[in-house]
Amino acid sequence: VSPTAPEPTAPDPAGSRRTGRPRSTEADRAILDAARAALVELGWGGLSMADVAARAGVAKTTLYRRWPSKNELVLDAVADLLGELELPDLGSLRADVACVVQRFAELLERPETQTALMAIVAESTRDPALRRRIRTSIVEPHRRLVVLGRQRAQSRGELPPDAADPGATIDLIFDVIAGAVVHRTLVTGEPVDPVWANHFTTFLLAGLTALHTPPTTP
Amino acid sequence: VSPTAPEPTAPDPAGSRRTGRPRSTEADRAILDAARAALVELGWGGLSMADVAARAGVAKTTLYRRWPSKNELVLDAVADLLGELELPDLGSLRADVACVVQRFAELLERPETQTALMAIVAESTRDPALRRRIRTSIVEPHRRLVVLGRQRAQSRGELPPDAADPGATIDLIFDVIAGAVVHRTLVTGEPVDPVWANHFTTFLLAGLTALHTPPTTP
Amino acid sequence: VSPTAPEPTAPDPAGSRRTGRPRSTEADRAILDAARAALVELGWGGLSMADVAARAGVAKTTLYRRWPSKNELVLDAVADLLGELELPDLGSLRADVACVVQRFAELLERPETQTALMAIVAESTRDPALRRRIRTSIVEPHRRLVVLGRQRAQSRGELPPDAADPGATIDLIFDVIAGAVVHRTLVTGEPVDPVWANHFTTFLLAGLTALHTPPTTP
Amino acid sequence: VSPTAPEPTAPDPAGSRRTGRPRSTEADRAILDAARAALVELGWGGLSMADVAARAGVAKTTLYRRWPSKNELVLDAVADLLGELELPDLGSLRADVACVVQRFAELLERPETQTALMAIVAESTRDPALRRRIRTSIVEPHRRLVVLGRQRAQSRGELPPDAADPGATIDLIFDVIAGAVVHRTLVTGEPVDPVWANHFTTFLLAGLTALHTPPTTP
DNA sequence: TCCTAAGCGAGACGGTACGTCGTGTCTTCGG
DNA sequence: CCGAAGACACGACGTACCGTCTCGCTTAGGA
Repeated sequence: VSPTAPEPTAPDPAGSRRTGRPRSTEADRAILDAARAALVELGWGGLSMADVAARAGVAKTTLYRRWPSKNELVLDAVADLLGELELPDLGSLRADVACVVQRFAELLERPETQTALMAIVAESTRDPALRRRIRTSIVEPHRRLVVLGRQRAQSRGELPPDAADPGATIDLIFDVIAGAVVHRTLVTGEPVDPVWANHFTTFLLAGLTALHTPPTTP
Repeated sequence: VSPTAPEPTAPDPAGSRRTGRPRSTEADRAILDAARAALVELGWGGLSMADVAARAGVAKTTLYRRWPSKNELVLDAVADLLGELELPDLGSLRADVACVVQRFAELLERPETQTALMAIVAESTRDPALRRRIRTSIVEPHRRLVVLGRQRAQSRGELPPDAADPGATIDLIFDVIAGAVVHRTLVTGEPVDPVWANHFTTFLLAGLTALHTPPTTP
Repeated sequence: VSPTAPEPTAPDPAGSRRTGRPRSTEADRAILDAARAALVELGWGGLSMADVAARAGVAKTTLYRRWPSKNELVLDAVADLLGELELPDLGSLRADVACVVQRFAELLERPETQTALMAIVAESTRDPALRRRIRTSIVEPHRRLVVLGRQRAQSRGELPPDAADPGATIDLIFDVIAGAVVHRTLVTGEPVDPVWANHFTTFLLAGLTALHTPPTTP
Repeated sequence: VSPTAPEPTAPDPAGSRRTGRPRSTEADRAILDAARAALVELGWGGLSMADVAARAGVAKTTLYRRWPSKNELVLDAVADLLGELELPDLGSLRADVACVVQRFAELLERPETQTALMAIVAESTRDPALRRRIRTSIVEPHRRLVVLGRQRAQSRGELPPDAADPGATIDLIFDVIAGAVVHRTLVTGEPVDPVWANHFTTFLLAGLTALHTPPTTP
């Protein structure tokens, strides 16, 4: 997963292998860059190992020495495109929500991110291991932003303290935010313009409040 | 798009072709069925034209006479998997919303639908024509369900009459519903269980109401 | 074999079939012409039935209604290119020989004849029936010219009467004349210029005389 | 042309290629053997690359890495079938001539030689480059045998020293010997039996002598 | 005169081979 | 021992041609 430890699972088999020529770290960088470029140009299916090797100025052997297959390589190349979101404290829940929506939309409007995300999600429908890697390296960090935002809102008094099942509502909120932005960007195919973002923020805040309000009308 | 009109774009240029041996309609059916079966078993990438032809009891040439490439064939094979949603009138907005969420989730939990949808969406990030086909044959029919549901709610008095920009809010609602379900199913990788669905319905109703309520609180 | 009776073997199965639309005779002509043109342009292997049909302005069905296969069609198309030789009586054996050499060389220097002859001979190495057709429709007529020439020479007194085994020497003479010209034209790849033709005639006359002279030195 | 240098024209551009895995020489051998076997069994047209590859225990790609097309491969496979003639010194011109006729006839009566020779000659009527390859690798070696035979006869005193244009008469003699044997074998379709061979030898010797005798009869 | 069997154009069909491309493994060299 | 170069087995791709078939239309001859 991590680009600095490309060996499939264990970065160093049993502490050994200290002799011989060490692997070039420039090569890692060049290969991942080449893979990202090829992914954007050609898509997951059109990307070929020989092409990536040629772009990186490297032999095909070198690729296979570091990653066991094309899918693993592309996944590594893609992983760090999607972990960049941060959430500044803007002082109010509404501002925080609007900000995260906008940041996420900006991320998804870059073509390499679109291709990368859709490609690995598509591939993951047939590969449970890949799905797990997506959960840990992409979904989980973003989910944490939602947790953080709610804590801030609670400490400001904008939201009541945690309900009975905090995990479940976190999941839901995350699915709504990420899902709506992804759907608009990739399926509907329309940009996340200010009007839509504003409506969406309103929508979210209402839903958020409703979720934290115990159903008073039984 | 439609399985009965496999010609790439125009099903038959108005007036048809009257000469020559007509194409076998059984073959169309058999090929599309075979393609769907192969898609579920092997995934988009593992599906091979020769295999589809063999399953359909048909020559490979017959496939290429009807579809210009593997992608086009699979797209047609897949298209009618996704247009099946209907929206019964259950008497209340909440019930209608819960129903559509559940139906959509059931659709997306079938493995062939997952593979198919993600694969074509992934491909569409690099192919504007494909994206247009997705919009017209998949997105638009689903979007109409949202329009219908809102009309029903308005005639019941559960929602106020249309706001100033009905299209924009329809788009938003649709993005939220479809996006959240897709995200939960395919990215988060968790099932749409009753708890989540219930929370989501609550969330949606609150948001919906907020969208239809002019911002009275400055 | 005959272009006017294209039915495989029997031109009319048991005298019957007098009803229905008669076959177009123009089509025969057009098809054979098209086949010859295609043969010269593309060679035996490169020639395709669909192409011949298109050149002749005719449907592929029409070809297969008249000839059972590509090879049969091409053979018919080629057959009448090679039966054109005649042998005028020039008054002396030497003149007659020189004339037949020159005529044969002219025939073989036309590209369509080259392609046609070599193609059917090549094909005949794997098809005994084709070899028989070559013998009767191509070899035999030419061989008769040799018989005729010898008779004339004998009646002029230039050669003694038939030896014990006339057929054997006729075969030999024919093989030498045709073989040498064919070899020079197609294998050596040089033209039959007057110098070569003159030497060849001298050579032939000497051999001819020797063959008709009983071996005096036992 | 040579089976040990299958690269289309230049076997290795002077200085070679020193990097990468070297080509398997066993594969060369196995492929050419397989091609020859397939040629005899199936003929030029019936031979398929996939079949040759399977017989040789090799992937189809390996064939195409070495030869650009089926024709080139078969040509190489065939070339060394035809360069096997040698001419022992039997002590007299007549014996030498009889020997070369018999040897050549034996060569041409093997089915693989027939198929191979006719096929490449047929192909060469449409391919000047192929014709040149035939000249240098097949025709020229055989022609040299005629030169050698004449030199021996001259040194024995059976023939006078070279006439004015030795090349021209060599060409002629070669065309007659090779042409007659080829014609009898492939076109006439009769075997080169002892009677024919004996007559042919007599014929050749007479012609040979006449060619070397200046025309004393004005 | 009309009926009817055959010819005809058009083109789909089942096959088979083609030649290309991509993957992941291997084998050789030089650093 | 690493890295480059590239050969290799495998298998899918999309194309071309063969020879067959199935349409609907045309065209004569025999009734």
